[in-house]
Amino acid sequence: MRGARAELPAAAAILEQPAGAATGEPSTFDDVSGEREATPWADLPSRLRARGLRWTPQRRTLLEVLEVLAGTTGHVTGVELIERCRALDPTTIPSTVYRTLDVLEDLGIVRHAHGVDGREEFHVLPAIEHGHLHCTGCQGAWEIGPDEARTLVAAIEGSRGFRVDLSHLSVAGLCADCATSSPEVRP
Amino acid sequence: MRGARAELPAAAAILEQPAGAATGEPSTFDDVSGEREATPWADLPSRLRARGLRWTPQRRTLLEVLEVLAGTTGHVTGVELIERCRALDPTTIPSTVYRTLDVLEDLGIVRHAHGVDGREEFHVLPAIEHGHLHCTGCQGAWEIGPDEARTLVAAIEGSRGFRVDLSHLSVAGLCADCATSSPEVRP
DNA sequence: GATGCTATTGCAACACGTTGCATCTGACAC
DNA sequence: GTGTCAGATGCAACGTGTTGCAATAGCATC
Repeated sequence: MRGARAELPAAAAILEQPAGAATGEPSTFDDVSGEREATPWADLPSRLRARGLRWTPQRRTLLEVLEVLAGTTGHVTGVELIERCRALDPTTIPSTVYRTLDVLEDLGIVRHAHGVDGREEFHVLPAIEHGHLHCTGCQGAWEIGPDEARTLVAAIEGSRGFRVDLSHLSVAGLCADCATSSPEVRP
Repeated sequence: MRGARAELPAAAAILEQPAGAATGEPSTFDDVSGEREATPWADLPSRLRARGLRWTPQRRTLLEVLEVLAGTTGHVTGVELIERCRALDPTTIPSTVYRTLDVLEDLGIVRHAHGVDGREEFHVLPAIEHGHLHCTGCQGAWEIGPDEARTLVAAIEGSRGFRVDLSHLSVAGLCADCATSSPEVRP
């Protein structure tokens, strides 16, 4: 009932990041020159300070992990994030990671949803806001693209003015293949 | 961030069920005369035995709780179910309840979904299959009725043949009232 | 009613995530 | 450079749910 664990294709890559990333020196994340506006976290340290929050080594570690993930699927569970942080800093504490994720969500750097199994899934921004489809047959997962999302959101918003948080949407069911091979699973 | 705990309006009522419900005698659930087809669990003992499964006191306790809930909202968390079972039988063990719920889900007696906070929510059947809307502002919850559901399901099924499991669908967002009072929460 | 098989239970340990609290430290003021 | 203080960390305990395993007990059979 569990066990459909996504592989970690970039796991090794984390340890091969540009030199200096894991040292105590200021990393590229401290670069607030304005030339790195391509990433939403380029000016994160100053954004934190502007809110009276702080830029700590633990937060830098998590941000480095998230930067790598933004280049891949952009979807990870809390446990995966902790493991990846531990690869960079073995002293990483789970509660610190989860608390930092809360802060980053406030800042719009990440969003979280709950997968079909109830576990948290984090999405690294920037990405088009999207929901997810999870097949309970083959454990596959797909994104709900903008077109489908529009119809879906309109269906709910139109009738009662409910504003859907698309990034938190996980739809369970059977994909076309699984539905075909077991046509009467849910009569 | 948590704490929007639904009250348990029927908690006391559980202990006031019809006489015989909590005794060791065969309850109404053992009645397979065919005259109680109104409830899907009237013949549960024999349905279990037909599958090589067993009818135990622990399962009877849970079924009695579910029978009460079917008359109310039909939505409960795992913890609430355990508490209600303990009201009938203080020796109730959580793992037994969860395992029994798995069995009952296989039999179609209950369905489960995950709320916006990731916790499990169980729905007692029979009920029209429906999804849920959760407002992250006021913590309110509403059901997605058949009309909305049809449009929504069609939006997903139409484009790629994905068969939506509506009863597992929880949509987070802001209700009309909350959306109005905080118009720019998610720009 | 007695017997045997095996589904089920109770328990303990585990997994993921949250929370309370004492301690530490980033960052601002001087 | 030093002092100050609120935000952040580390740790332990907790909450909800799952899993492995030995012991128990339904229930089919005789």
